[in-house]
Amino acid sequence: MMPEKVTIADVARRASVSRQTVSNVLNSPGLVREETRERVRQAVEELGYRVNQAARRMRTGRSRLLAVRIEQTQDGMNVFDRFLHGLTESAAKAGYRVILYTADDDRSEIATFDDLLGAYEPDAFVLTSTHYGDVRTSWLAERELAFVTFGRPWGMPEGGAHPWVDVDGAAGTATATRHLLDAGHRLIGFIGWPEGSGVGDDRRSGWARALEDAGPLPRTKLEDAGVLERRTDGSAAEGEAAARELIAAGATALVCVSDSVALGALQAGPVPVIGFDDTPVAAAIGLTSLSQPLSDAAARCVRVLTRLLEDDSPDKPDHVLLEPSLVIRRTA
Amino acid sequence: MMPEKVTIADVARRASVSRQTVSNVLNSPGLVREETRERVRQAVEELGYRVNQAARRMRTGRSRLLAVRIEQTQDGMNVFDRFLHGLTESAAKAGYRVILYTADDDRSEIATFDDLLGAYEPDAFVLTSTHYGDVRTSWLAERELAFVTFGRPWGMPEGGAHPWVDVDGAAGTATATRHLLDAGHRLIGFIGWPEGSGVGDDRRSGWARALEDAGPLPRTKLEDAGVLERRTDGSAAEGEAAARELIAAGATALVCVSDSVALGALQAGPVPVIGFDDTPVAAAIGLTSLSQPLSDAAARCVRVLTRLLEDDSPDKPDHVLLEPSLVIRRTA
DNA sequence: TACCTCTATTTGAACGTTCAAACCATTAGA
DNA sequence: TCTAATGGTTTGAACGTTCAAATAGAGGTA
Repeated sequence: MMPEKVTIADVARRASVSRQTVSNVLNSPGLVREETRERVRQAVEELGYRVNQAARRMRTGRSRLLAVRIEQTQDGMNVFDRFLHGLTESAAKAGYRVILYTADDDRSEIATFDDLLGAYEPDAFVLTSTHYGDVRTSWLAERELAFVTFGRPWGMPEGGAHPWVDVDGAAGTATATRHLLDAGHRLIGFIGWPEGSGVGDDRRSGWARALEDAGPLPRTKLEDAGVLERRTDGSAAEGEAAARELIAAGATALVCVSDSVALGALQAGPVPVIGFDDTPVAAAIGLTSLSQPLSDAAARCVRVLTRLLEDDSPDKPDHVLLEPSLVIRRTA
Repeated sequence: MMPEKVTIADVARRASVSRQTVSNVLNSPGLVREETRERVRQAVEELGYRVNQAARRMRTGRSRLLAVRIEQTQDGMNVFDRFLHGLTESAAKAGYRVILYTADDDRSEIATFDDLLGAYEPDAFVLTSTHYGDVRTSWLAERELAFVTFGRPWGMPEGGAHPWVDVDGAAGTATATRHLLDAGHRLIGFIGWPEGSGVGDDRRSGWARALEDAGPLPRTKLEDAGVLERRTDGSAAEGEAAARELIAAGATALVCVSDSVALGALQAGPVPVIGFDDTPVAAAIGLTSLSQPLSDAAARCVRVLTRLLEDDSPDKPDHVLLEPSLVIRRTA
């Protein structure tokens, strides 16, 4: 029993109206008389009609597809899959579907844009992992294609010219640092990533700000807070080494740029440690961590795009900054 | 500068041939004279032509889309995102794209099948998380729709009637158990899931088999190996409790059904522990674990589907069983 | 010469939808 | 009574592709 295809013409026949009237009921119900509308709706229901997106797309140029790159699982402790799940769910609610692609670097990603646009004409792209000198955004912007980035346009003139959604990393680490300050700690170390990564620098800045706000450090201990900071490649191994150094230097608590380095830091000794991203690892080992509101972020991405695609496009691009929340567990 | 659309007619004009000839060069090159073929190929190149999938689909009914459900991140320590990445990559190589959907249970997933088929007509579905009494497969099979499952059809008459790809969990736990036997252990415990989950029972059986093959247990210790087994809900907490009991009962090493319970088991004492799935957690904490060949599995799924869709369909459905590999780290 | 076969290419139609324009009543205004 | 405007509906065409059938040309055979 192959599922027989139901077309708009079948519905029209059933409801004794023309194709166009059915189309209107679906797309501009206001144009159709109440009574007719109801009759058509019933016919749609009875026949289980669903609009054929391929045909619609031919006529309108709209595919109702959002293209997203699926990330390489580098060290695997990433957070992207939760974002993607949220995105798929929110998109579906708005009548869109998510189509995936892979790419190794910006250049090949741009080539894939071209490919996808030719073949599937996605209505918009959702970009992740924004970074300094991101050429993807300018490529898309030049062609006036719709997109949002999950992540701020690091290094762009204030705010950036395109819509984005992001999580305020600095606010997160500031909260974490204050949490430790409240517990009586003053010499709070930070284990970060190499300078130059937008996300890393942002997370670092929250820690620095919170410490500054807490007033000068006790003179007797250390004259320079800078010594309470270490940069790592993000691995647990370097996290552990960094933690040992910081503890030796007098740190009594640690804020980390990621759960991965936090996990390493935990091996260095019984010092309070706070991670970032609230990955499964954090939950499993009881690591206090900062949780990104990922499904919320995904929903906002979809909203930004639907506004862009459907409503009269806003004069100013949407910029959404969400706050992470501290999930307190055993380690701090 | 909007990207101007290039249609098959543009290419035809450029190469001074008809639309159909261009189409033939792309789809049945054998029909076209060498010289013409080359001329058309060049025109395609120069204009950057890409076939419009919507138009093609209208005519052929083929969308070149594979639909996959994106899993809920339950405890988060799953492995699905790596599979999905591999699937996207392999699909792209074969000229397909992956389209995502979500669903909470089998019923709603079937409803989504219907939706997707009406709107996007995916050429095939890739199902994951197969289980006893899986109604999704029969729904698809009844309608003669193409699909593969990543996971065997548990509880179906030998082998199942539809194509599948899976990883041999029993072989994995057997390898793990032998690894511990080789290290001199005899009283090796198993921490599993509740009976009735296909995957869980399968993984358990490998452990049981390997122990059996090693000959009877030392009489003096325990008369019944059954005592060396515990079932849990899969959480780290229950894993830890189970491990304590097993160690108290004399176990000197533990094989676990998942990294999650293995992580718990590690807290119970300094006993060799082997997990399953080689999740990021395992890598981060140095847990020896069984690694599923996920990108290979994904590639096989794509191959099974392309055979089904493009070649003369095989008389017997493809069944592929892959071996996991033991990744040896600190814990065993 | 007439007829057939084979290869290479072209032509017309169709897939299912929506846009744009046309049509038809009905009501309102002069 | 005629014209104009309004609301509701229908009709024809078009999106870009491929299928099926048609055509043209070259070669072979009787």
